[in-house]
Amino acid sequence: MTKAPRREPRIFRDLDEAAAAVRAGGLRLSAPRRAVLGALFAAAVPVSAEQIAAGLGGRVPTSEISSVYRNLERLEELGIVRHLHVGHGPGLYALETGSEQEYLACEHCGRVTMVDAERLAGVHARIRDEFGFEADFSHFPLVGLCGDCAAQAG
Amino acid sequence: MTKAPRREPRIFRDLDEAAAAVRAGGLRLSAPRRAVLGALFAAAVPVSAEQIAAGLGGRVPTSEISSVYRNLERLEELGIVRHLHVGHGPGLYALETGSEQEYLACEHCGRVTMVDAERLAGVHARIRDEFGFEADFSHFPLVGLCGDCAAQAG
DNA sequence: TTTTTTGCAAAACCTTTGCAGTTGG
DNA sequence: CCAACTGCAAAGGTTTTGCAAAAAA
Repeated sequence: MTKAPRREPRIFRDLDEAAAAVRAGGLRLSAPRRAVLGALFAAAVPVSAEQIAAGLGGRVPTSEISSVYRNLERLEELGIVRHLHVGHGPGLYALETGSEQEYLACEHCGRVTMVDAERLAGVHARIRDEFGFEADFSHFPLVGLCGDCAAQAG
Repeated sequence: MTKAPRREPRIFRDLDEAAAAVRAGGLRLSAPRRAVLGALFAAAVPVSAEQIAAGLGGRVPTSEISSVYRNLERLEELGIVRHLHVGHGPGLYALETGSEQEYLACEHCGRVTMVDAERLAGVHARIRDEFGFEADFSHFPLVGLCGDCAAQAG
């Protein structure tokens, strides 16, 4: 179901380190490619291709949306980038982090919470024991109501 | 986040009972509407609007895709139909069942398993306790690897 | 120079919408 | 008869693709 080969996740402190990895991976470091990386380093949360193309609202250089998609795809193959899908919205992209991350998405307020996979170990075990199923909330998040919204809703 | 008002789920044994409910709900029972209901009664698993429009591959009358979407929307407002979203694919529609149902979707083989919400009570409790989060796998399923695929993958 | 990458335009995919004509009750 | 509904065509939002021109190494 994954279409492109994907390397081990790699984490980088800054754009220069990532840039070196891009070259080491056999890719060229074009200006649009650098812009996408720059946007991802600048973003505090996962962002859409459109937000990246728009330069994150002026904070980084803009780029062509189709180049953004192509670059995100290549960077993901290199293990530098990952993406997830929240609800009906566009895919959201972020730099790979060292540790395994999963997500909880509130379908009421829209908030997406990143959680260390370790902290979900108990949940995973329970699902495995009861259904023989290996849950994975890293690409399609666990959906529901966050505490605040659940309290409001009753 | 839900856009249309939605009534209590209602379950019907056959097309005639559902048809009566459609009328009781103030909707007219047009031929396309009946065709959509017929397709849903004929389907063993959740199906896409396109499959319904195509007459489920010849088993039921075909209909116009835009009418299918409009009808599914109305039937969902009446509590007769529900839908879920699996991976990147189109929305999948099914008749409402009496009991609360949630879904597990295998991202390797694509199989979608329907599970009584009751059977997920322990999982829900664990998620609630650890994250204060009310999980809901009825609209966006719990994604991961089913037992078979997990075994293969190692 | 060679191969990758870009920019732009077009298309693909799923879903929604506008509208004039048809139909159910 | 009249509001609800249909069929068709067009558009909307996200993502992919084709291709000739540009740029990286």
